[in-house]
Amino acid sequence: MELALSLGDSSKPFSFLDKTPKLSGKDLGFCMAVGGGRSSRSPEKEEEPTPGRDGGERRGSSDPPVQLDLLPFSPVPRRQTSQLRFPWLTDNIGTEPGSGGLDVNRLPVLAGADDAEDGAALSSPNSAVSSFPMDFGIGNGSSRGKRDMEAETERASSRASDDDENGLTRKKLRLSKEQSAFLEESFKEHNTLNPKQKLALAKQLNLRPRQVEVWFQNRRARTKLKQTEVDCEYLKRCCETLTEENRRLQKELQELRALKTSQPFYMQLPATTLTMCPSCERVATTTTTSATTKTVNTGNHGTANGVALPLNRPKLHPFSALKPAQGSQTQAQAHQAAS
DNA sequence: CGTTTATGACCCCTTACTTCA
DNA sequence: CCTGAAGTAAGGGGTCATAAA
Repeated sequence: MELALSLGDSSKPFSFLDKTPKLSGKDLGFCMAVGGGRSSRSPEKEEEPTPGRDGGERRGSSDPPVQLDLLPFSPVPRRQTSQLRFPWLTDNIGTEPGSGGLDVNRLPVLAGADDAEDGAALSSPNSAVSSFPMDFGIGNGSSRGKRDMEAETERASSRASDDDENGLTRKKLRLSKEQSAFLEESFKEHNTLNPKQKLALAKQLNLRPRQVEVWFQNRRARTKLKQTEVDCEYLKRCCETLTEENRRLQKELQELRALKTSQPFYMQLPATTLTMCPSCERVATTTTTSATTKTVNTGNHGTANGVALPLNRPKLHPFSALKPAQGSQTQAQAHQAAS
């Protein structure tokens, strides 16, 4: 099951949008796709060492043509994080001294961090080591950042000691701003991670792979939530537009009915104004003889309430846009015109 | 070859904790 | 200092796809 709403650059599935200029693509420049299953997953995956269920070929093809940029709340501007190096983008992680990127050599790399999917072996979740905000070399290594990180380390340490006292306390740490920013940047690159990327990120950020995984899960959930909110807003506006359109059409219909009752003679349109091919039931706007066609008047054909039975009409008739009878026409001609 | 089982990845819901006004 | 709301890390259950038995 797929439901897609598109605006902006994509095709226009909703014709009413064309008729309602106030609801233009400029106003609502996004597309929405609601697909069954896991179609929302990112289609691109750099590499998949273990072809699992998240393999690219299994991903749905229903990614919205245009997605909202749901990253406005990125805690760190690109200018700052652009210096960071994503582990999967380079093989020589941390081998570029002075490059401004993450220098893993400076991190307290733990033994076994390479092959440890179960990062629990590395450190406890709240240990000062695992949550230690490392020096990313961001912003010229400002002293403020350093102070923040030191304070954060202090907090993490105190929390860890508190947790040590009470083993029942739920383990929870707060990622440092730098860690969050780096994760955010990597999320912009890939909103899903393959195991290799996850491990590399975990190693680089000195987090457990599980933490990276959870962060990405939660981040995707936040993105989805934001998207849902926007979708709801859009649908709400669509509903309002349709309601308004419906109201307008109802009013127009009332006016036409009033006009018809007040001027019954003039409302009698030629029977040949609208025709329908009996075989394909297409409506033809060209004129035909009444003997070979049937009118489009659906409800009250031939009755007093009907709209399309008459033989003549004045030039000032509201329906003057419709072509008057111009002689006879065969059914085949009518069909051709309708086609 | 079809079925069962194990595994991994993900989503969803929820909880517990932190931060802030 | 207290409190409620908001944000978020993490736990747990369920689903699905895949590989192996």
